[in-house]
Amino acid sequence: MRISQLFGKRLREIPTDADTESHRLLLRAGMICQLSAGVYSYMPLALRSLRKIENIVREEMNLTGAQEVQMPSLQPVELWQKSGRETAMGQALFHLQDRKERDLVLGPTHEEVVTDMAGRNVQSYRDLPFTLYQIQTKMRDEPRPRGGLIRVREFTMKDAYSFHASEEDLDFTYKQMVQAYKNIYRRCGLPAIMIEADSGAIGGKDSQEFMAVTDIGEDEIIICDGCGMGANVEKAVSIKPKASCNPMLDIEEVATFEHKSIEQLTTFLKIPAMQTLKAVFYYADGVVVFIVIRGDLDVNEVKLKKVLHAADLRLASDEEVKCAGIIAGAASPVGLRGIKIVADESVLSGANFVAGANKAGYHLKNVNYLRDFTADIIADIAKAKAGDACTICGGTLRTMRGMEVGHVFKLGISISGKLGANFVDESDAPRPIIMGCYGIGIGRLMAAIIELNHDDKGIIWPMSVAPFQIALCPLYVDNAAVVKQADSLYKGLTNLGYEVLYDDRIESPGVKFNDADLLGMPLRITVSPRSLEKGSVEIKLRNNPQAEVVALDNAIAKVKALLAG
RNA sequence: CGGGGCGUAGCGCAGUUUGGUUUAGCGCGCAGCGUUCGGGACGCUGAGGCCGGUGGUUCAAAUCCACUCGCCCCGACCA
Repeated sequence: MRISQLFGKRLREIPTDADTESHRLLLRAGMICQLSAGVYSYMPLALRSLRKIENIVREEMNLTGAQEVQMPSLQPVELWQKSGRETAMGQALFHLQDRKERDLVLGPTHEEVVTDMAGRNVQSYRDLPFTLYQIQTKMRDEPRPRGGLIRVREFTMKDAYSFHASEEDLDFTYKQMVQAYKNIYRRCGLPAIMIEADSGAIGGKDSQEFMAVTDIGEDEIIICDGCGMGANVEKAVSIKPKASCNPMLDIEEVATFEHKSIEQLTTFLKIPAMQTLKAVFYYADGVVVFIVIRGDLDVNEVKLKKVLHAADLRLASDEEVKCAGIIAGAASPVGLRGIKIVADESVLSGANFVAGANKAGYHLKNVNYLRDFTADIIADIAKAKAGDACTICGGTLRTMRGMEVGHVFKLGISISGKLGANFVDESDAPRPIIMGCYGIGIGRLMAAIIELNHDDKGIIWPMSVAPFQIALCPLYVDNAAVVKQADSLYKGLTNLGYEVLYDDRIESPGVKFNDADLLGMPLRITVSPRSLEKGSVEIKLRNNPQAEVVALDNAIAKVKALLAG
């Protein structure tokens, strides 16, 4: 490809609207063009890279025995009503009507469609197992698109679905998929770690996410360096520091005046936060729920949602709290009636806590679980945080941020059961098909690759996913010898099957070098009068500042060697 | 949905507070000519804008007011 023919302008100035490095570089390299919030066109360079990523994904999927299909974006809303996910997806679903005023949605994912299709084509356990996948466009009306390709409303996703007669069989495929995912990230040059994850609204058992570790990631990851455990903070469990466990003392009311927050209270009473009980109020599916948790800990809403089996959960408003008869700032589970109380396990790990007195301006000292209050539910609903101990090895946990570049999980029968996708087993009994599902966002994966492979000059493409392998830079194209040699290299390398981006423009060396660095092809060949005088050209790797002078006769052999290694 | 910011030439911005001195500027990019050129060269000439939209106030609006549309960031949200 000659640069003079390449569609798309490179930008010298940094777009101010872009805050993440991958977004800035994608724009500056002329790879993407924004149409509206979270909606982008992929220009030639981007598409070349995306196709390479897709092909790696496709190869790895095919190796597991998965079969490629293509499913529609246009989906009848009834399917989503049947699975119960029309409400679960909420506003993220794009709705539309056809000319007969039939309600349709644009597919945000394909569990429903694939399950419907599987159900129509499976009768017996003898038809199982199989895995289907597609590389297809998803549409989600995200509340807030951001970061260029990192969170968008229309995107390409590889989604795979496996169908089984038994849990054991699902386990087998699940492991295969995990391995395929690891292969994919390795081949794409993206270091990604696998962590424990929450399976989200769909439910299901095992769930793992693949994360690219980067500060701009949207997720918080809890990591144990001791045993290698990693988990999304939504899911992570940990051992919290222990509060003192002295023998129980008699309960005692104490005036605390305007000291309401845990911070004010601990300063006023000169006690550590872990000696207090904090009350937090949530609004779960229309009712106010009273949460009790040790003062030094925070509520993990994902865990809480799961414990409550709530479809909708948010912090209660001041108004709702008041209506529920709670005295905010002095609220306490002690003596409370007529409201659901959920306590975190931490209320058991200590004694003689300070809690509210349900009386403005007062708190109670020496409050103890069981003796002084009980809860309707007691469970782990606390957020794990850096410094906590690992539940597996006891090591100290730390946190980092990550970008989700893949998600695998065991769906089980949550969709097939609702859609009536059944098979008959050996004993002729009908049972819902057991499913697994596995997704990778292709565009986001490319953004993650750029995010983790760049310098201040531009992108540094891993060889496997670079739009072109070689940047060919002739300097002084008014020099006939230079042009002749460059043309010959271009032809020679192209004939050998290499992808060459040929900078045939009449531009100064600085411009060409800077563009080559910005676009980030792994290998650069410079042809100039200076090196031709010595019968040689310069070959330089993008990730190595040192260029190598190579005799013309050896140039192609050298390129071969570098690209093979 | 809550909070913040922004919409002026293809891109990056100034001008808006205090309406008139602007025929709306600047830098980059773009077109033509010439000189250059091993890390984003220079000179000359030139093209390009209903100042996001609508309505109002005024003798006069990029500038003031109202409404509206869009974009970005934080949060909520997010298989």
